[in-house]
Amino acid sequence: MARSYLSADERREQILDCAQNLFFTKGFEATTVQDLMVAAGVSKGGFYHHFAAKEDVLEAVSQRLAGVSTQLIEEVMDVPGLTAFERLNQSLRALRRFKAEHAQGILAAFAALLRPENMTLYNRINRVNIEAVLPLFTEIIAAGREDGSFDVPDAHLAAQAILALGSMTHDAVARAITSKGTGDGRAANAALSAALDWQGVVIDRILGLPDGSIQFVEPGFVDALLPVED
Amino acid sequence: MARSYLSADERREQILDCAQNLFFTKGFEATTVQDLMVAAGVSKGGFYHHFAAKEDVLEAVSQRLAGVSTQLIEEVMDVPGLTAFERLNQSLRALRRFKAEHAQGILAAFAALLRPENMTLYNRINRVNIEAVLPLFTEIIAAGREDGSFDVPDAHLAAQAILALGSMTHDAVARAITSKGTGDGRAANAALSAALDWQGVVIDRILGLPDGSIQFVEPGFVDALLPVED
DNA sequence: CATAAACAGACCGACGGTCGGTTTGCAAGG
DNA sequence: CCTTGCAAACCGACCGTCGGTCTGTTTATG
Repeated sequence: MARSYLSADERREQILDCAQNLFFTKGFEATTVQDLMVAAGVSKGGFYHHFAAKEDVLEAVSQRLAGVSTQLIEEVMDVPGLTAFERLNQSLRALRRFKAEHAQGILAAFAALLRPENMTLYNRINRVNIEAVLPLFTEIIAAGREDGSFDVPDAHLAAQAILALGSMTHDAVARAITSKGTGDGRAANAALSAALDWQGVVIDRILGLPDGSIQFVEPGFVDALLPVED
Repeated sequence: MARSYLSADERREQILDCAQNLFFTKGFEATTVQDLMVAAGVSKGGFYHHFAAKEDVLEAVSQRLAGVSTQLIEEVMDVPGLTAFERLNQSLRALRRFKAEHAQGILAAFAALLRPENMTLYNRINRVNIEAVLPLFTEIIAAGREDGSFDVPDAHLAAQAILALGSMTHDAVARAITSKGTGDGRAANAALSAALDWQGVVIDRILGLPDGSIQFVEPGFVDALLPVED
């Protein structure tokens, strides 16, 4: 068979691309090493030359995805002269804007991740993402704690609390996504909006800010991401 | 071979007992159906007569464990004439006391669950537990919302937020457990205590209560559960 | 004594992973 | 510019094991 020789980095990235697609489509367990080989156009030996185990591919995909979040936040960190509150708000906005700009991809990813057979994939991605974002959030909150704008005893613990809230809105997200096409899309969107607003309020309260300080979502965000067709 | 005939319920429970042990010891993926068969003293045919798939055993184990939590809370629900605040506090206390009373078993379980190869087991148990506890917490918070003692827009969302905090202290728990035997057990215990205190404060703030209202842990709880040997 | 539930165990396809061998790019020596 | 050597990239047959199936046997029960 005609071999195509790629550099290690290129091949690795290519396998990761295919893996990400397959994992999101079929789930991690349901995706066979054979599937990965075929999709990447590489043999079994070739595959195991780049990855020691199937599990390593999952880890690498998770890391790559987490890198997107960290990069967005780090850009905000590099802006000089911001208060901690502004930095936190802009970080959240950056994440939000990224989601809005890649709406269809994000939606497909969420729809796949929330399927029950994809729980391992979801949990792994979530865990790695939190690990990656935690130090950045800790840094922001530590600054706000020191200048007195955030009322928290420990920045690291506060960041953990805020990031733990991520799993709070999954029900609402799942319902909003699965309701597409059915009649109650509008109600599901409203419920999701309410859940996200509440998540913002919870962040406020954790940091000791008045309700509504943090702009976790702007009005119309959900409807823009998940348009309700009439 | 001499067969031992048990009723369906007995055999099921027995397999579940063995499975729980093995899952906590070796992890879910690492435990083979063969392991379960041998441990329960049943053949493959016998095993698959009671469970359609290995996955079903995991689900059943998770449900059984979640039942412990719900039962403890439901006992508090049955006490008449309590305010919502008292009911929430007593529910947390009941869960705490159960942990203290079964300290060694709980510790072993946590130590096992926090091992990286047991993430699927952990996530599954956690998910099922949250699903089981959520309606009870929602009911309590709804009562407190209506009598004005809790300042939350929606009881269900508030309950989700509080339950989502569970994953907030895992780092500290893991460190406290793994530090047993090493020199820094005292520091790890102190860190865990601080994390749990903070979790209590976060619950207060989510519900719009003054810091320190909810007694999430009493002083000395951690040291009682994880004694530091000198 | 018949019927169904409980159980046995040989068997299967597929999966993750290994291994000895082959092909390619590339740099150094003539 | 052409060998030649070598490591990295790649191949694909092969292996042990796993989850699950199926046919048949044994036991309880009415």
